[in-house]
Amino acid sequence: MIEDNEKTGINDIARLANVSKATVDRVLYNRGRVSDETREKVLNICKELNYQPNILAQRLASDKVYRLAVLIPKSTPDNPYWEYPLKGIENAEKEVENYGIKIKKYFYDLKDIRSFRKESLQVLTSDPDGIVFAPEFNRESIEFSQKCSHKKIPYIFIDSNLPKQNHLSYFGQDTYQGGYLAGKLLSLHLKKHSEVLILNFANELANYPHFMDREKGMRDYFTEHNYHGKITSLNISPDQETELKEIVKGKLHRRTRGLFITSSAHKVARQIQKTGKGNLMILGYDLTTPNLKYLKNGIIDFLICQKPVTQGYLSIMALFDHLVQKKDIQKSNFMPIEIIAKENYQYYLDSNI
Amino acid sequence: MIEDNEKTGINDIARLANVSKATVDRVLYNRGRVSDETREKVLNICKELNYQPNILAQRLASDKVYRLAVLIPKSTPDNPYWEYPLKGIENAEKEVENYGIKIKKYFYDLKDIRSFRKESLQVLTSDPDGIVFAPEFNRESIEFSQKCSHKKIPYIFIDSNLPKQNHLSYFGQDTYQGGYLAGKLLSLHLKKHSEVLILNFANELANYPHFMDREKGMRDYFTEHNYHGKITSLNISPDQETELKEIVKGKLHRRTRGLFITSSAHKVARQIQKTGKGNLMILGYDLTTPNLKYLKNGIIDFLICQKPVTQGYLSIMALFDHLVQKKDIQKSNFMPIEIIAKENYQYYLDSNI
DNA sequence: CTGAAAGCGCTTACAG
DNA sequence: CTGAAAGCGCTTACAG
Repeated sequence: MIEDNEKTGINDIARLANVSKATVDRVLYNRGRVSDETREKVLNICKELNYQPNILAQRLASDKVYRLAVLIPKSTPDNPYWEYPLKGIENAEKEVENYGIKIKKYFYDLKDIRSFRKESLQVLTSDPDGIVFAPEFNRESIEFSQKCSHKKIPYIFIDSNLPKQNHLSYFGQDTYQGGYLAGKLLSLHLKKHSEVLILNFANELANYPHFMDREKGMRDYFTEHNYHGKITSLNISPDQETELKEIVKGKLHRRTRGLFITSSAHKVARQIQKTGKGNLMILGYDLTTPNLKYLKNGIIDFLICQKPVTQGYLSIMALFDHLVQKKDIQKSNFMPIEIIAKENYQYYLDSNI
Repeated sequence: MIEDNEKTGINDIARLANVSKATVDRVLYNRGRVSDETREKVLNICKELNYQPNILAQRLASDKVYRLAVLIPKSTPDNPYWEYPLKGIENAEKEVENYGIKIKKYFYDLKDIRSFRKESLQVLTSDPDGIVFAPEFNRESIEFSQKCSHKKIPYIFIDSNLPKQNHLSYFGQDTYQGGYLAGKLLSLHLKKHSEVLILNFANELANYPHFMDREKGMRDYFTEHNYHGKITSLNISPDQETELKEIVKGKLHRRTRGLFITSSAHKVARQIQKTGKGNLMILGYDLTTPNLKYLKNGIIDFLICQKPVTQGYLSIMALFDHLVQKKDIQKSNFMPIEIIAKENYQYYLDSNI
């Protein structure tokens, strides 16, 4: 192995192959017409010298602009979760804008399937070079995926996965395993005959499969660890939310020591705070601003969190790597399942979330 | 706000200021002699148009190479921890090598202070443009820091902090808070009169302050939460390690329900596995390969982990941002304190660790 | 104190 | 099928 004295560039290749730079370029990127003979020769020399194009020079010289589209739910005061992936996307945007990447964002309403139809159509007609999208509405998302495939636009799923599609990659959570881990945490606090209440907010229909996976994860944990206490599930629909207080109170018994909310927990926490939490351990999801308040004051014991900012960031970077750097992208990318408590939330507040 | 139709470049500035590109360059980077008048003019125009240099072009045109030095402990089979920061450093290296960054690594032995002296001298004589180093030996590290300051070489602390130095930045853990969090986890398992055993391995003298901070964190947690069970500390020195089994056995009582090892737990876990762990909750540090084995088989309940790979990665990127991009660097960067269990370790095994 | 020119390693019309 | 030349947005001697 010789010291790589001065990296080999396209000029070296051209000289050694007795051709011009333009020809080397044509061979390398399959543009234009080159004789098989020169083709061979150039490729061999590239391989021999382990030629790696200088990506800086490449991007500088090329006037090609890559246009990416992002299609995700809009964040709401009620559920600010989607702020975080968006933040990650914007962080990535800053990093790649010098490389000729332009990103256009489209937002849909989780409670309104028509908004998804409308926005996804917009995306399609804008004809982008790559797409990051959250496939929360199952049937419509599959349709959309297939249209993307058909137009040969690479697309990446974020937050939710549709396993049988032809997506480039998935960045998100393992919902089942998150619930399973929540089971472990809860089990530390339970006694032999304690009861557990699992609460699902059914108002965001699109998210419902997530909630079910989480519940199943927790129930499986208990089953596998021979826990025989009573476990109750409660599905709260939108029109019941105003009566949350009565509903929850009615379901919490003397023996209930565990409360698992399969999504954002702050609404419940607010009610519990009024009545006092007693011996209850409360688990919820996602380190959003409203949840944080109740984590800080001790009503919520743990939040499970799956790096929403990182999901957004990595999705964009994956498209960048794929389109610009021609790198191979890993298809499945599960985020770490983070356990956040009053004692460690401080270090999850910045861009690391 | 006008659409930023075609980013403004140095050519636009030059034209508008009625000077040459070279002069703009001189103004921007304080090289050479420029009249105050033109200086003013150029700066104003830059500000007005919000000129942002194209870093790609900058790096491509410049033949300046930045040489960085890394000085960290070498990883050992006994304690492979330092593999992980090194991995992060190498990840960063790949990302910045196209930008003319060269990294040279120096390793010292945590059990041999002379090796630190020797290697740090090497670093200094190589006269790098920036340094990342782990200041594990207190006195020697302060000396070294001061020499760096004197030579005007920016340096970044990784893993440990020396608060009063003139370092550019710190990337690492909050050891105290990690112990505090471990206290919370343990408390979920303790009963009123349970006992807790805290184990410190004193064989790596350089790490001892870390261990003490962790112990203090845990003890403070218990104090603040009115826990009155007995807490015992045990410091094990190198020559006692072979008798680990007897020592630990002698200290574990019927009432002991918590065992906190302030560093790598696998050696203890191996002994406990032989005798059976009973009702013990065992907490240790760092998701290293030997620890993982005992996390998987249930001997270790939780590992506290502070993103060693990320520490290494971000340290290098910070020097890059500082030297090449002239960005401001945040001085204190604490990593998230991660709680890792059998149920979520899977997603911490790749580069995210 | 200032500018013209060459060059960094590529891509991209254009001409043949 | 192939090459010469211009250009991407900067930096860097060199000359004055």
